[in-house]
Amino acid sequence: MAGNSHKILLVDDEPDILEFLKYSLEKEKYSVTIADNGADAIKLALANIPDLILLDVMMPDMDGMETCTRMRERKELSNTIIAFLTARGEDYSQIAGFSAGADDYITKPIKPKVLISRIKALLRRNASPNDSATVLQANGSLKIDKERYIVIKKGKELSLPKKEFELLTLLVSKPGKVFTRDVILSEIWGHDIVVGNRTIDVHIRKLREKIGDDLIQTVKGVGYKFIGAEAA
Amino acid sequence: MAGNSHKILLVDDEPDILEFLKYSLEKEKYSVTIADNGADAIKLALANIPDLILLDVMMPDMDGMETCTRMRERKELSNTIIAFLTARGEDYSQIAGFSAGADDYITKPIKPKVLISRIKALLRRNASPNDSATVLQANGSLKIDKERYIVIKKGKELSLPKKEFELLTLLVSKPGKVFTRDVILSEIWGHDIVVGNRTIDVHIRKLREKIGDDLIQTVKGVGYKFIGAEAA
DNA sequence: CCTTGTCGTGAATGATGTGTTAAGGGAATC
DNA sequence: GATTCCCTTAACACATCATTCACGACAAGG
Repeated sequence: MAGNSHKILLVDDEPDILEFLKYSLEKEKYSVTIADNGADAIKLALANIPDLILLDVMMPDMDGMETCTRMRERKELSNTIIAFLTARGEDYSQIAGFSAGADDYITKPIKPKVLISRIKALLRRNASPNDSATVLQANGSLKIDKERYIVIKKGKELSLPKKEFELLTLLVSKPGKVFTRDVILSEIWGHDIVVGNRTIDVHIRKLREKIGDDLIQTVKGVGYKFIGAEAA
Repeated sequence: MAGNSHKILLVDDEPDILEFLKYSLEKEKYSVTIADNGADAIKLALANIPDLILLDVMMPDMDGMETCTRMRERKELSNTIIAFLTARGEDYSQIAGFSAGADDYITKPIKPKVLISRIKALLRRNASPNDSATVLQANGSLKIDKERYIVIKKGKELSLPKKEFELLTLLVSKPGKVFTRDVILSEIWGHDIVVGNRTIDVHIRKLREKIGDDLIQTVKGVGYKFIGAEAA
């Protein structure tokens, strides 16, 4: 991503604020989408995954808190930063906000300069883990290219289905580390979505079929781990 | 998972829900205590500190909110997770709930699967600081890597079965200290699960087979202890 | 010495978790 | 709207780990 073409979704029920912030952000070359209620915000967010969502807490119908919670339930938005906007004095909601999965908390009245600097910080913070790992190198024989969404094994390019790719990426992200089934479930399926307990096995099996049996090791009663080229 | 016998305190004034949830949780090997009112809940919580408290919001006399607040005033319960149970639609209480010090918020009707997955997520979140010592160093000749779930003896990597690994980890966690059989049982098997009295011996034996006889010492009539490289 | 209690040992049994296959539902794609 | 492909579930086989059991060794005390 070059510089500032980050996508920001702005959610507030007051048209004035909406317009004011939109103007401020666009002046900084951000790509801004707006919504004036939670439901629309979720739809828009899913339709075009933003990098950052600015969410007003006080809104009719679905408030910011709930909107945030629902967004966090969607795996697609797991890498998206969510920041709350709220009036000073609503301190209590701050705790709730973080608990609902927010990354930051910005109090009104909002000064454009502060907002911008805050946003830059937020985006920078999340930029590194996301981008740096565009290519995950496993052990020479295996590479994962997140950007192109393919796995390269001994020069051959494999294109894995989504779940398998995510599962492999998770395991490779920390070679040797054992990922318990619970962790795998909540990392890949999200903390509320529940699938049967044989599902992971099946994906593991498909992965082993494709990348070789010896790369993924079972630790019975615990979970799975990815094995690099370890001294046996 | 036997190491998973987390203690959960369940508080609700409706016997049906209480029983239903208790059943669901115990099926997952959690150690469940119940209370049907806030006052009892606090007493029980202090008597036997739980890892997680599930607290119904709507209760006669002392409601969930107040119970939570009072619990949070006790230092002993500062590490305990508190989650509210409430009917959907009581949105306002959600904010108040977090404000009272709750860690999560689960809406009725409760689906067991969702509840379990939520609980696991909550407990895991708090589990990390505990496991912070990813690598246990024993005495130079023995290392335990909890994350990778392996034991390294003189450079060789051994992968032990779960129970053996847990047992060794326990002993090594405090070299020289004698762990009585009772302590070992409740640490590894949980307070409720009961196994025969020869079981520990067998695991100890397997451990000695794998890591060497001299590292684990028997203290007859008392228990076992791990011996570092002590000058004999 | 004999008794008593504790631990070590090896083999047998039981329980649990995982591998595997196939089939159905659903979403995405054309 | 039809056809893929992917995700998930279910059922069963299988392996490994956990546990029990019976017995022998050993030490301490009577």
